[in-house]
Amino acid sequence: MTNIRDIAKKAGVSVSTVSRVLNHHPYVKEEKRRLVEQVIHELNYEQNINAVHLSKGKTNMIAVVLPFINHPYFSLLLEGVASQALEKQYQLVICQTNYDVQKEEEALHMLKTKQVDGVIICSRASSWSTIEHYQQYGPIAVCENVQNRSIRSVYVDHYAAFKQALMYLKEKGYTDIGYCIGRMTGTNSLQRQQAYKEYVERINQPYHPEWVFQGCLNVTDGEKVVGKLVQMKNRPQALLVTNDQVAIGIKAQCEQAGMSVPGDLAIIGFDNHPLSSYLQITTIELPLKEMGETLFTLVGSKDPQKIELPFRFIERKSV
Amino acid sequence: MTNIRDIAKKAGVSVSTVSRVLNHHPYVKEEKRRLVEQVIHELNYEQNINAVHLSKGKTNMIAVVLPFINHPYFSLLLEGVASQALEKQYQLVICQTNYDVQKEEEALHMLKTKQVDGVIICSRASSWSTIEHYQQYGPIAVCENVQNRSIRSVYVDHYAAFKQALMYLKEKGYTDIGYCIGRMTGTNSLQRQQAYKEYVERINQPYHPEWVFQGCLNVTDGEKVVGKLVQMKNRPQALLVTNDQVAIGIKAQCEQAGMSVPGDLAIIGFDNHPLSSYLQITTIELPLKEMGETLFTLVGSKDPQKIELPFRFIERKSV
DNA sequence: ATAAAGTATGAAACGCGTTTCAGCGCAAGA
DNA sequence: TCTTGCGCTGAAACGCGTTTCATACTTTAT
Repeated sequence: MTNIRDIAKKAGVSVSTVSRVLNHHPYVKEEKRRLVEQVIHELNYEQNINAVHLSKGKTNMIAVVLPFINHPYFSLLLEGVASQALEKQYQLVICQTNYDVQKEEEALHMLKTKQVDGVIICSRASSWSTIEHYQQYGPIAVCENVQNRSIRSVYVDHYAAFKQALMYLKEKGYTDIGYCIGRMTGTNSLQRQQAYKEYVERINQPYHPEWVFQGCLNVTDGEKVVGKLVQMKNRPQALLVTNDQVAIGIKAQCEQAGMSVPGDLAIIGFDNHPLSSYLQITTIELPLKEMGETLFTLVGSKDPQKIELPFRFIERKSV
Repeated sequence: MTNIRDIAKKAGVSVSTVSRVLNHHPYVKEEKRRLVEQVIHELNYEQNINAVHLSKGKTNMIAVVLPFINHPYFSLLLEGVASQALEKQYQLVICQTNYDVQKEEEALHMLKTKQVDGVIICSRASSWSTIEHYQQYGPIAVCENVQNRSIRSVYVDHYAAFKQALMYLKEKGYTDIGYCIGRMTGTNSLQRQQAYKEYVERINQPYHPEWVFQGCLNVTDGEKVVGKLVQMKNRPQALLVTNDQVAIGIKAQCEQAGMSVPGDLAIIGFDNHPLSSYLQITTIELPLKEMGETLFTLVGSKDPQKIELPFRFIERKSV
């Protein structure tokens, strides 16, 4: 492999000059610049990017940690991040964690070893203290409300969104409402849970733990929900559903089971996935792509800002 | 930042010994090993991975180039790649190209600059000669039938799959068949096209160019297809559809337009996305996850193997 | 007891680009 | 005419871990 010193020698200049040409520094005579460029071309030279990274102490790479790749929520988020990365000439290293704390830590660790300049966490299992600890090695941005913590973040007010959906259902005459959620931990889930609990209290209803369906992430999880529903004597009349995938699963399975939506079960999804529009599912749109873009911007910003983005209620025909 | 020399000094050994400890080489006395490990711990030392990369001449990173991230086909493929990468301790750098030849070349370029040890191309726009040229810098694997070219590849016989679907439709009594496709170039698309042309010839039908719908990738593209269909005087009775997303879009839009599936239009999708099962769409399953896994294995293998994986016809109720 | 083989360890070279610092030449301002 | 100061260059140091080679000390085999 030919290196910068070979170029310097052949062009009869110093390595500094070659480096300047490579980095488009001023203060190189046009004549020498041309000469160096020609030699570079002749020898088919290319910088060893690892040496550049070592030298500069940065890599123009950002790690993106997410639990799963093959999920519309995360892939749209990722697409948002990627679009900004592309524009700003950054590379993305993806770290699928399956919510494994150790995997997440490995990703954060890349900051310490200088493999990446920053980390974007789309959804996390690890503790705040872990994340705060790693911040000394580089910027970290998350996708949830961090409250008063000094961590870069973009988020949607899931509490307000859930509340609005619950009020909407109530106005439509539904009182027996349940909900589906991905996992019980996680800031966003807890916010939703909080809104739900307050709702139940407010209408003086007993809390039905069996109306809360955990582990709902994909279409297939929607099926399971309907499976449980049909076995219940006392069913909810409406469900707030984790995301549109699960909502679609529920709707499709209801049809199979001879239940009508919204007649026998009203549902409200989240995300506003294109499919929800086709299947006429009422949903709450989250600006996922924009969130991804903002995440990237944040991780590149100097101070740890917090940005809230708005959700949007979209009325269709599943309620 | 503390480096390996600081450790060596404080532990009273040479850098070589520290390096040996770091890399779990044999030939380090247990006593010194412990000592070094302790100093490493005390000084909170961590290798600068960029120096390691420079030194070793490899990075344990693989670039994955794909046109879009936010598409089930590619995200499942990517998930397959990621699962293997995780297992083999490799990192993935994703490069979204939007089928821009220049973006693809930038990704390949990372091989030359030693940023990655290999490149996986999920779908390409650039020419074979470009790819073959970059092979001198490292292994490249693609996801299509490369015929007699010496390039690592995993693929499904799209010609056979299309042919089988066409025969199935014919047996079911459909003769007026059209198809949807993502783009007209690309090996897989060309194979499908080939199968279709042969079919049309075989049944002595005229070729209806308006029955071929290009640019179909997402649910929304399915809508457009139905939009065009309803305007036609002479419509096809059945469509082979790029993938299940488009098929779902078509099915949903047909319902809106008062057309029944399969009554007014039979459809066969591809991929076997979980949703197609719920919506009872007949489809041809492609082993996407396995393809992703195989891609990863291939890019790590010594010689440029070619592996064909089987598709699977799944009969449901859209025909 | 002695050669052969294995275990341990350090010095130095290597991978390679960036950046700082010193210095020279020439032009503009005093 | 003398001083600044900008334009341009190169030597050398720097970022940092890995690996080769030489060396010295132990064991094991003969």
